[in-house]
Amino acid sequence: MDDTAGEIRPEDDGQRRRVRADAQRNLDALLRAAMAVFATSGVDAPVREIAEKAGVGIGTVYRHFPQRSDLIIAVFRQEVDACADAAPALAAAHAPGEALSRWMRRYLDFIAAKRGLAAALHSGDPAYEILPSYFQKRLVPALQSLLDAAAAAGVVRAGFAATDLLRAVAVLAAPSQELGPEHGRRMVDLLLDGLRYGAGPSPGG
Amino acid sequence: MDDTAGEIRPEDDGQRRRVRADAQRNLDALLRAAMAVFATSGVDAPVREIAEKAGVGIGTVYRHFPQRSDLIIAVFRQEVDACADAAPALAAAHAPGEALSRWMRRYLDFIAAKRGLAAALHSGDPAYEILPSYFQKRLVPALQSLLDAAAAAGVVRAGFAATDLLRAVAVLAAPSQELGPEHGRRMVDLLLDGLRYGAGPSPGG
DNA sequence: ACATATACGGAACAATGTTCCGTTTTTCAA
DNA sequence: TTGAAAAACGGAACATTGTTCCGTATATGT
Repeated sequence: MDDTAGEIRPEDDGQRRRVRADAQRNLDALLRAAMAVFATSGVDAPVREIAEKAGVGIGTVYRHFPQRSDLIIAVFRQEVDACADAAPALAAAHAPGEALSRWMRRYLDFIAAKRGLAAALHSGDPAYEILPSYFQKRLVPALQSLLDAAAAAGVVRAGFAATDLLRAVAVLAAPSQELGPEHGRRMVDLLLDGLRYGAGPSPGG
Repeated sequence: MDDTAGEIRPEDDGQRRRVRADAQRNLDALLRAAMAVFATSGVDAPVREIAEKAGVGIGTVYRHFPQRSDLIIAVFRQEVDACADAAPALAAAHAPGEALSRWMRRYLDFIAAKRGLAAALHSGDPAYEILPSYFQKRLVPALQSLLDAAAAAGVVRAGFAATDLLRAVAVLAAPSQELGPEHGRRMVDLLLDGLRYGAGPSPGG
């Protein structure tokens, strides 16, 4: 059993073994299950519940995500990516002004859904410290491109920082939990109107 | 409700036995210990740690606070009370405008310190649902009295709702965690300047 | 001083995050 | 195709922490 090296081992820096198919399958199942469970039971849902829903053992969960927070982070990043990727898609399908407001609505939904996660984010757990920077890294460019396009088209004024807009919406979404879902939408629309105000030659024509 | 006639038992509505001295002592010790532990380790600190710091057994903690959240709530209410009670004290010691801005600073400190608690508040646990109303019930009148006095003195404009101001500061305090403690202070000062703007005959003289 | 209500302390229980390791499955080369 | 090793799996076992229970200790009032 001592495998006395006949020839060195086939690892070196050449490509190692492929990722096992079952491992990949379980990883996908876990992410899907976690997303569903977090959405219904919140981010405090037991790991066992996610494992069961994914049809895998607990050990498998911890093989892929050494800590519970790693699973949360993975889901979060995935949803941030989805939101960011929506920007170019909307830009391709709509006029600049329409694309901008649709994306803002999309972003608002994301923020509202991530309510429970926000609590974890601010829990002080250092595991989550990387999330805000990822959030910014992905979403700021996404929004900025929409803003620039809208400004170039003359439907909003230029010079407004995407960062500030993202933060403002995130903050505004918080009270909308208690004040009804309409509140957040109205506030976002108001912000957009504010941007439109100083835009082209005149608001009315 | 008639609860049987006569005076069978010595309870009725006459005062029952005095609260035992040790019970009161332990209650006080627990509140003090909890406040200290929450401040250093956050609201997720283990109950055992608080019990130890207070010098009592775990059973005693649960006698006074049947659930962990009850202890958190008790500490929260106590600190809300302290903040609310600061209003009349400041009003007595300072001119209306000065009292107002000092209290706002005091309130900002309270909000900033209660960061971890805010996460628990929005965790969805129904145990905490009563806190926002208590918060409003105590702090809105406290701030309103300061606002009214300042408006009467002509140093701020009238008609601004205390509720909105409280909410705005609470929301503004959140980003100040990352942007440094100065940020929150500046934002509050800005809000107050906003109030002063439409106040008397003119800002400058 | 004594009887009793009250409160205390901590062992025991339950839920949940995490680790460990024997077993199973996949991959790769002969 | 076959066999061995690498990789992954599953879940029992462990650690931590909220909560319950109950025998013991103590304050209160007569």
